[in-house]
Amino acid sequence: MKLLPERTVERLSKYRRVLQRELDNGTDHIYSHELAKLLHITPVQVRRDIMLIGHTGTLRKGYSIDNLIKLISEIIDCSSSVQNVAIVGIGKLGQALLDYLNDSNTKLNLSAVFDNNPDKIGTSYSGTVCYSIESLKKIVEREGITIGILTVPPEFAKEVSTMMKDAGIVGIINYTPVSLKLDGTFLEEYDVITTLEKVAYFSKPKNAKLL
Amino acid sequence: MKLLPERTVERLSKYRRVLQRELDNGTDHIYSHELAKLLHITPVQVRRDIMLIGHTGTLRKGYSIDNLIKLISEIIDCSSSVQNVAIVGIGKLGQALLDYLNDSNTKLNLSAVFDNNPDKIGTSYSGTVCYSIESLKKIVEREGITIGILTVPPEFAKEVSTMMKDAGIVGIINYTPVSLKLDGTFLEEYDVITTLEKVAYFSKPKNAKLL
DNA sequence: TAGATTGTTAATCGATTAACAATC
DNA sequence: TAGATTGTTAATCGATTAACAATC
Repeated sequence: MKLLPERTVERLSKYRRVLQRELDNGTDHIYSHELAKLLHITPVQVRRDIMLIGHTGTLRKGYSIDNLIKLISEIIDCSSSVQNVAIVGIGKLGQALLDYLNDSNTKLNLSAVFDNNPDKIGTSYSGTVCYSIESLKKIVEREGITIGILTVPPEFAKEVSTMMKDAGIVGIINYTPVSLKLDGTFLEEYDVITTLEKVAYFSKPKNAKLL
Repeated sequence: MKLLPERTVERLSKYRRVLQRELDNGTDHIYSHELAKLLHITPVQVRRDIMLIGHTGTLRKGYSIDNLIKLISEIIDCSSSVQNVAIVGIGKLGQALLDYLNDSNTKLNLSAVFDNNPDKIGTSYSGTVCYSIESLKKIVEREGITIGILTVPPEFAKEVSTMMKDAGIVGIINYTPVSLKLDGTFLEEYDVITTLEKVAYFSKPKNAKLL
């Protein structure tokens, strides 16, 4: 299949989550406007996304929830080969994200957490054992980890991200405020303070971009 | 000034942070390509952003760091009237974000945190006292809080976000996986699992959108 | 002057939305 | 049939990038 637009992939993730909830409620089909309403987007956008992944619905019943979930899962996490995730830096943010992962029904598998604090190494966080950052390469290779969540203090961000890449990780989410650049790696950056300051700007009455 | 593009505002926040660091190092002027390099973006983008906020540099020395920081601060957080922030739901994520705020040099002021757990109410988190969610409206009005960070469990997201709006909060960052819709409020949603699943998709070899 | 830089418009790219044909 | 729905192309919107004039 052709590469999907980034925004479409993001919505697919959300479609799957709410569809799973509907399925659990016993619903088996859904119309584009119903799915749209659950996510506060437009029905056209839903239909276009579904078109892009090659699924088709019926005029009478809409989309088959079960089929749609299966297809999205095939696209996002490729049921055949499970993708393993590591959290690197298990401070407060790392632990918070860990809980998010455990509470979600994502198909991605959290395999390991890493830290350089001796008190943390060897202990278990919500069922996942913490390794030393020195053993990153060894564990990443052994567990087949491909995705890393970077939540170390900013001063270590650059060094540790390079280690992650060298260990074979191909996708990194960088939660530190340090801007990174890693060739050959899909890098997603999220900046907490920048998000807050953006909201501050658009919340000011004179910038009323109210939604 | 005309309303700035969202992405420009985000970059302004990052410009300010790295410029402050340069200023602390004793640098007083900076060229667009230097600033660009610090954030791994292009010099054109830097110049265009700076043009949009009406600052001008000189051909010989580039931009005055001090002036640029002052101007960005004026735009983002309006030095005249400080904006107050509240964190609503002080679980692990709320506490992690609180630390990010305290470690940053943002001009935004964290005034209060809220939770409904009796054990938490009245205790202090990194120097900020926790109030009951029932007293949200009272405290928001008293402290002049305009921005709220929503980090409650998903089942409370909708109800609490409505309370925040009714209390007078005009900008909300929603970290719960529940999609919200609030008229008359600037709402920014961040979905941890969606971000991870997006990275999973683009990290797969066949989707090599490697950057 | 030559080279490096800023400032700005026009072109391009990516994503959303409008419009509408086809179908049950 | 009439009304509701899906599927899809074209138009629009927002953001980035290319191109280049002006300046020191």
